[in-house]
Order: sequence, then C-alpha cells, then structure tokens
Amino acid sequence: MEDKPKECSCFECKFKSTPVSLLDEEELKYLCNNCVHIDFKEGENIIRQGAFTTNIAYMTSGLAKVHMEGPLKKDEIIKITKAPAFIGAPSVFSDRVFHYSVTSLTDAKVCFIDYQIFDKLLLENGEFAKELIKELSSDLVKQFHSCVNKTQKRLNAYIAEVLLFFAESIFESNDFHLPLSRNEFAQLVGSTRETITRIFHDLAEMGILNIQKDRIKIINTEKLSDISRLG
DNA sequence: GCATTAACCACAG
DNA sequence: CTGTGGTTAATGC
Repeated sequence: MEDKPKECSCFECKFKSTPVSLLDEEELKYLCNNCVHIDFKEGENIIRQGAFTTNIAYMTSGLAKVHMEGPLKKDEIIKITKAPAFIGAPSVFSDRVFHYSVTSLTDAKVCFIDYQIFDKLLLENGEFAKELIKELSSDLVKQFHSCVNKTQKRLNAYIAEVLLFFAESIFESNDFHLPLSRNEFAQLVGSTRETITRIFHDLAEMGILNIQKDRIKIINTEKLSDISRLG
C-alpha cells in the first residue's frame, strides 16, 4: 500500500467528524484502509433494527430518520439526523445489535468503519476518544430534552418545537420542504396523521405558517416559539 | 356539567 | 398519501 492510497477518500473528506480530525496521518491511513463508502437513495434502509453489526456508520451527506419499532408493531421516529454524524455508534458500543433502524430521507452517503479500528484508535488516542464521547454525550442530552418535552408539552407545543428544529437545525431557513409524510411527522411527535393535519391547519389559520403540501414556510417565528414554550 | 384535547374510525379525493 | 367529519374517552375548570 502507498502512503496515501488513491482509492481512499478519508484524507480529503470534507465531512471529517471532530473526533476524526484529531487523528494523525498514520491513524487516518489506518482508518482509511478499513472503511467503505456506500451511496443510498432516498428511502433506503441504512441500518436495520435487530441486525448484528461490527461497523461504525458515519453519514457524510444526507438526512435520515432514526426509528424504532415498539412493542405493538408501531414505528416511532426517535430523531432526525443530519450529516455529518455517527449514526450507529451507541448500538455498536453496547451489545453490537442495532436497537433501532436508520432510513434515509434524502440521497445519502455513509461510511462504514470496522469496529476494531475504532477500538484501537480509542485506546491509542485519548483526544479522539474524548471528542467522540463529547459528541455522543451532547446527542444524549438533546435526546433527554426531547423525551421530556414530548411527554409533557401539549401536542401543538411540541409540534411547534419540532418545526422550529427543522427550520433552525436542519435547514437553517424558515422556508423548507418537510422531508416527512404526515404520518411520519406523527410518528416523530407521537401522534396521528389526522391530528397533524388539523394542527398544521390551525397554525396556518393563525397566520404562523404557510403550508402547501410538503412546503412549509414559517411566517411568524415569534408566535411559533411562544406556542412551543408555553405549551 | 361543560369545554378542551386528541385518538380512533370511516370514507373520499 | 392526505383531508374531513363524526364519535369518544380523558382531563380540567
């Protein structure tokens, strides 16, 4: 092998995660030789609940939903993930069985990295390990918040929160295409498609949103965050 | 009691 | 897949 094998794009990857950016050349080369990139079309299953795995998955572009089938066959969307992000790490680090599925909402690119490579790098590079812990932890904390908010807020308040999340964190615009069907949105907020339809209409009638099918425009962010806050 | 919230059901574009 | 209307159960003044 060359010092920098041409087939490997890790060196030039624009989406290097913060942890990976802390690797030295030797370590990066090691990582590089043990990962594979896969392109996914919209709606494809990237990670399957119940599957055994020895790979860390890192999404370098695209949007995906992390979802889990509950006790009574119902699918619940845990969260929406935007690249770049690790998408399967917790399952791999715990028992190597995926406890949730990940499905692309847009075309997406995912880099699969052998777990043993991670193991070795974690042991050898403390900065790398620390950064990874930081990323996983902040994700966990966010998850705690949405868990509490989802159960304690009234539905329209939580829906307002999720709409603001899409505008601020995912699209960085108040005008966007919702990448979810009404039913998927319902699965995300723990409701039903009928109720989503109604609340969207209510918000539109209040002059807070413009909605045409998938296209959502937040006209009055102030009011929307009031609704989110005072839920 | 009466109002509100939101799920469930059914039917229709 | 989405919108609507009717119904219903739970919760709150």
